[in-house]
This record gives sequence, structure tokens and C-alpha cells, in this order.
Amino acid sequence: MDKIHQENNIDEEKMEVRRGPWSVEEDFILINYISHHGEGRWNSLSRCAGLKRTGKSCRLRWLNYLRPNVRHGNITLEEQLLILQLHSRWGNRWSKIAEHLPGRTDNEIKNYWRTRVQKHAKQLKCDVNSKQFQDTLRYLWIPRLVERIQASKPQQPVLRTDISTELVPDIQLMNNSSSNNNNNSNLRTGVTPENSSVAVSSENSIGTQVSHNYQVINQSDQLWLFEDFHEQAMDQQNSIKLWMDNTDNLCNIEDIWSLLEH
DNA sequence: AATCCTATCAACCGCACTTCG
DNA sequence: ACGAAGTGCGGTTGATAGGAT
Repeated sequence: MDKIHQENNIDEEKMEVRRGPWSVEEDFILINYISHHGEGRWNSLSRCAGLKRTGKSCRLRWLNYLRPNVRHGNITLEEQLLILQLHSRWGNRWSKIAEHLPGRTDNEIKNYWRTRVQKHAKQLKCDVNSKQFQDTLRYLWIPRLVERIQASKPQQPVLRTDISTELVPDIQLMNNSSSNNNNNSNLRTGVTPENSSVAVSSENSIGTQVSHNYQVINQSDQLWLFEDFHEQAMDQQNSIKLWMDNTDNLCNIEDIWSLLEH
């Protein structure tokens, strides 16, 4: 180790490192310093600005809280929808997910996932990474969110997000009458108690409209899901039975709705 | 009013990767 | 090419506010 590094280490040992919540004065110093010198070089920034914080701590404070374009407050329904869809694609890559939610930090998204989504997985007694729970998100939670978004925006029949269509499709509601190939006439259908169904449509890579119609059938207190692929497989109906492997996991759809309400 | 419980989120930690000298 | 420093990411912790009892 050279002399300079030795001296730096001695300095760091001498300097007490402050931890815990940031004070208003510290925030002011950090903002003021970055406004004059810019971001980066966090370790030297900390020293030069006269903060008794680690470089990491300064970086985190700036990126997660002090940055001008950081948005605070409740995660909106649209943002929840994006998080769920992006997480199903990328998993726990929070920073990558955060790139598509302007003003939201990876930390905030991570917290949302852990406190809201994982909580529901726990309530449903299944692993958050299990296929069962992923299906629950895909076929129940996401359509439910779409419906709530739609209900909150009566003037906008088609929801568009600011994300590329490659990631999130255009989403629109369809009522049951538009679903014309349900051969199970003896089954009750409907995603919601109001007996409406949700369709998610998207453009594929060659610009062709692809639509998926999700129908939930509540039969004998068991939850079944049917997915109709209207374009490529008009006559093909894939059925997915959730909780099939473990009868303890069979649950009433009303219970799930009540969970999703919160 | 006091205590306990739960949810939330800012902050920290450890690790991996990148940059620099 | 190598080692140290710097940076970024995901996982975890702990303080605290608010609700329940």
C-alpha cells in the first residue's frame, strides 16, 4: 500500500462516520455541493463537501431522495401495473424496472414489491416466485388493476402508457359479448363480480394485433382460468388450473378479490 | 391513556463489477 | 496485468407513524 493510501485510511479512521437519518443541514450541503460540482466521485465528494458520510451514503441520499426529479408519494395504479408486468419479465432487477417509471427509484419499487406484493403471496400461502403466484398476478391481479384504472378513467377507453409496446401492450376492456368462442356454456364466467371480462391486446413484432381474453370460472370453489388466443389459435383453448397440485391451496375467488381490494 | 402490532420506507450492508493508477 | 478504490445493485434492517386493542 503506498503512502497516499495509508494516509487516506488513517484519515478515514480518524474521521467519525455519521450514520442514520440525514439532517436538513446535511441535505443542504449535499445539494449545494452537487449543484456546483455535479454528481459522481462520491467518496471524494463526501470529503470535499465536508460531510461525515460515506460516499455510498451520499450517493444513495441523492439518488433516492434529493434528486430534483424524484417523485414521492403513493404508487399509482398505472405504476403498479407497470411494476407487475416488468417484474414478470425481468424479476428483481429493480434498477431496470425503475428506468421505466420516471421519478421512481429502484429502492421505492423494491419496497413496494416487498411490502405489497410479497405480503399478498404470504396471505395466499404460496411462494412469491412460484408459478402459482405468478399466474395469480398475471391472470387476476393485473386484469383487476387494468379494470380499476379503466374505472378511474371513464373518459379514456383505451389506456396507453409511456412505455414501448414491446413491454406493455395497449390495454382495453371488452365485455363478455365480445367473447364469442366460449364453448363451456355450463360454466359461469367473468373476471369480476360485475361479470365483465378483461382483454389485453398487443401488437406483435410485425404489427399484427394479438388479443388475449381472460376468463375466470368459479366452479365448486375452485379457481380455473381460461385463456383464449383469438388470433393465432382461435379454436385453441388453454386451460390453467391454479392450486392444482396442492388441495390446501384451493381457494375461493371471492377471497382473492377481497385480498386484492386492499 | 398506554401498550402492542403492523406497515412503510429511508438507510445500511455485502457483494460484484468497473475504473483507475 | 494487478490491486485498490469507486460505483451500483439487490437484500435486509431498523426507526417510526398510525391503527388496534
